[in-house]
Amino acid sequence: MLEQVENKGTQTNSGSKVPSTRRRSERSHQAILKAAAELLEEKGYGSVCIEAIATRAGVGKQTIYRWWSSKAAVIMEAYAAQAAGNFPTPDTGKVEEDLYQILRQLFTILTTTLGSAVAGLVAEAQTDSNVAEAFRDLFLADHREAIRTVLSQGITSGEIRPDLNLELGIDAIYGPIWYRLLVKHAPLDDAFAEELVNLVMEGIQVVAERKMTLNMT
Amino acid sequence: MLEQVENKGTQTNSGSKVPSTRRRSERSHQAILKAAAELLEEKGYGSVCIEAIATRAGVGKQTIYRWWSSKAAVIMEAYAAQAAGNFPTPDTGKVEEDLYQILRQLFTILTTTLGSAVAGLVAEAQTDSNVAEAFRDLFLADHREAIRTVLSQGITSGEIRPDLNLELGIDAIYGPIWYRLLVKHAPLDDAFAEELVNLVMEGIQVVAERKMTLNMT
Amino acid sequence: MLEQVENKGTQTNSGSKVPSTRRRSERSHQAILKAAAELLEEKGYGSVCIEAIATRAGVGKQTIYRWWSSKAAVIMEAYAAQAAGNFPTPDTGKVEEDLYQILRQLFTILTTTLGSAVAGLVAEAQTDSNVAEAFRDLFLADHREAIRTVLSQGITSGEIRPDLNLELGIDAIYGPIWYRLLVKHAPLDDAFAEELVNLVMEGIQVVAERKMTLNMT
Amino acid sequence: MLEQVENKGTQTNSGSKVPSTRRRSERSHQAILKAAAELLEEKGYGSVCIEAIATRAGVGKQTIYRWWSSKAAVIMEAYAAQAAGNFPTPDTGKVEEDLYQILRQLFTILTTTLGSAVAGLVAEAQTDSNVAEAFRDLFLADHREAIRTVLSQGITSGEIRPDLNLELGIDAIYGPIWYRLLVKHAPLDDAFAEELVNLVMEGIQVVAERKMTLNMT
DNA sequence: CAATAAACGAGACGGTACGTCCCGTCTTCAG
DNA sequence: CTGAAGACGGGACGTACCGTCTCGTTTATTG
Repeated sequence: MLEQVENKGTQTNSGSKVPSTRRRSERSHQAILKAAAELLEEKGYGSVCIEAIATRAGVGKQTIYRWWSSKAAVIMEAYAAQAAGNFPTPDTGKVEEDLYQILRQLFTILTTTLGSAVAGLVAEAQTDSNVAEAFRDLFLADHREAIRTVLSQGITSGEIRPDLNLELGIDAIYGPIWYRLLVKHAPLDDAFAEELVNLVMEGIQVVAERKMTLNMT
Repeated sequence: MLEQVENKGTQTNSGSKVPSTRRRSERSHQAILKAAAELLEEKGYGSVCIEAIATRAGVGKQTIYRWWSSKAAVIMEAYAAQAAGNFPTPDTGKVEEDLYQILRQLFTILTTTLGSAVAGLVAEAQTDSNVAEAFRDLFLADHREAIRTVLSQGITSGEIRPDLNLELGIDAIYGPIWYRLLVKHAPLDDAFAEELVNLVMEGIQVVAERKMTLNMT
Repeated sequence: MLEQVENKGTQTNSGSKVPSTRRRSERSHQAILKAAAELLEEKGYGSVCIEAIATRAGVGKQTIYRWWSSKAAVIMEAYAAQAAGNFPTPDTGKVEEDLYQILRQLFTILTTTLGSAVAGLVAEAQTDSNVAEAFRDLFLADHREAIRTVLSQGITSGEIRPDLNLELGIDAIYGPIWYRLLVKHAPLDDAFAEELVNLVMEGIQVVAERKMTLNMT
Repeated sequence: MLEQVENKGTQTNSGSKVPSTRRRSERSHQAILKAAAELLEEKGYGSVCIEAIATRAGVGKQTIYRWWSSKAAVIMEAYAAQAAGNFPTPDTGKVEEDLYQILRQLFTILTTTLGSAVAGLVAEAQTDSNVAEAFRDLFLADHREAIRTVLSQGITSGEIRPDLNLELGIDAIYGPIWYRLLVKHAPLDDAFAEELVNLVMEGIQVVAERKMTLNMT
């Protein structure tokens, strides 16, 4: 379903009057994804070009243009192939721990080549709104959903304020991560994961209520 | 000072063997910045190219390459010309209010053409580490410093936890903003500014002490 | 007979071990010729391509490649369909008149779309010797034969020099016509037909005998 | 002057308000012509492509497109470089001999690689009217002029009928030559040159006047 | 009269070349 | 002797067609 956003459509074709006679070459499909992934690794996102992917894959350029709308789309799919289903939502019973695990999981992939790929995709998304949309659907949606689940459970269990704007909460977690990924002013490491979760949980202010409680006694 | 980072240097020329008769044409300098700003407005960051800037400015390409290292550098300077000194650090006496004002100020500029320019610069920074560095120095440093000041004052005044990792605090504020700017999944509006400040101040968890207090009554 | 030259053969299939069930679709055959003729008319020879013919005819490309060796072959057959049997050899009893009629007949077809088609075929013949040969056999042979007949009769009747190299005589008539068709420096009109026949009949030199005769009187 | 037709103009630029600052690289110019001539020799007109010329010449494609409008234009200039000033008009005092010499001269170049180049150009001229015009101006004009001169002198000297349509006379000579060059049904050899000149001079009919003279006696 | 094998429409495939856009560098000439 | 003008070598773009190659789907004998 998300594929339709990045691809020109895998033509599921259900119920079509003209079943036509399509027959995508799975061989070429895979060769292209493989070539894209390799070049990404070797040259970095900015230096990958469609001509190189085609040459490396032993494929005509048109075969790429037929199935993907841009370099970004190819790379998104290549990435998806590697990252598919790798974001299980943890459920330790404690929100803080769940969030921490999600972040560690995420940092693991963002600190490999995929990090630079993802950064490149965000860059391209600034220019091409199709890429932007596909990126949101394909990369962000799952991650956001994971946190949404954790926070919802937290509300149910009484750990999290019931009036929390969930989307804002998600932004509060992911925002700093993407910020660091893209601006590179500080690393994505375990200490960051831990401190960030802690900050988002507890806030930065001195807790007034505690003082009040003491005063009331 | 920051200019040295983005430009190839304004050639202060101290100690040069041939001081000779060089002199930068201020006319061309301004024409280039103006052309860049106009094109940015008209076509968006991705569609601006150096050839177009040169043509529009009535300038040879070499004149641009002589003084700037890349399109990003030109646009950063054009932006700087518009945005210079526009980020006063408020001091209302209340951290929450100060942060809120900073964000509103920031959103005002990020929701104009400059927002897309800045997004474009971040995009380019993924490819060109000189741009990345210049961007951090020229755009982020001032903003971060503003919040750093506010939070420090808050610690002094007892509003903010004294053990707060300041840089993390800054990331917690700016991260979600850049995230929304670049990913565009949600707007940068006043409600967001307010809620974000509130969340960062108070955290997302239910305050246990308060519950205890109530239960005890 | 000539078809064998341009087509890959209509596969009369005599003596085949596996006669089996083949059958050329006359429907497709005609649709292709029709589409080719239409496109020729609309776009001109150079802009006709096999993909367009196939699409217009509602036919798979392979169906074209199965029966013809090239675009030129298709167009030659399409032309042949229109022009077949249209070159009767006149016999007025006077060589000059016969030649004139042949040329007028020829100009009639060469000044329509067919003229540009034929020019296109000659162009293609420069690249593809199969086309060249087919063209000679299919288009030129009949025309040349017509003139050959007329000139032979002329020799018999005493109008034409008996020592004339017939092939050269044919070239002398057709050469200027093809020259104008291909180079377009002057039109193929009636005046040209008349003058050309006259020139070829009488030559360009002053007839010495006549002068002598006059002088003698 | 003819150059303006094939080239995009060497920008003689006389009287222009903006004298600009152009400066064509003579090095590249020559390298391109040389590469084109070599490839023509090696592969034949139809197989020469602009990419190959550019590569062979060590030149960007744009440099070719900047100065020539098509492959044909490049090859015409390459040919012109070889053939320039090689068509002196003979003046033996006898029209027949002059024509014969012109033809032998022409056959000498048409039976080398240049013959196929010229055939290729005529082919391309069918598709591209700019090529057609340039070809007429650059290749045909000089040849036609040579014959025009010879025939005019012949009229003056009393060898040629004074009422001869000169352009038709020229077509009568060159037509059969181009016809053979393009259709290749017969060779361009000395015998052909001789017989053709003879035919055009004397015509193909039995000379009636002579008979009349005899009858009058 | 069912099977069977061809020809069919459709169109994906690996390729080649196209003509364009910009890059960053280099060269010329006018002021 | 700077700076506009813009040509240069180069790399990639996205498109158009080439001729070949499967795919199912007719369809007309022939066994």
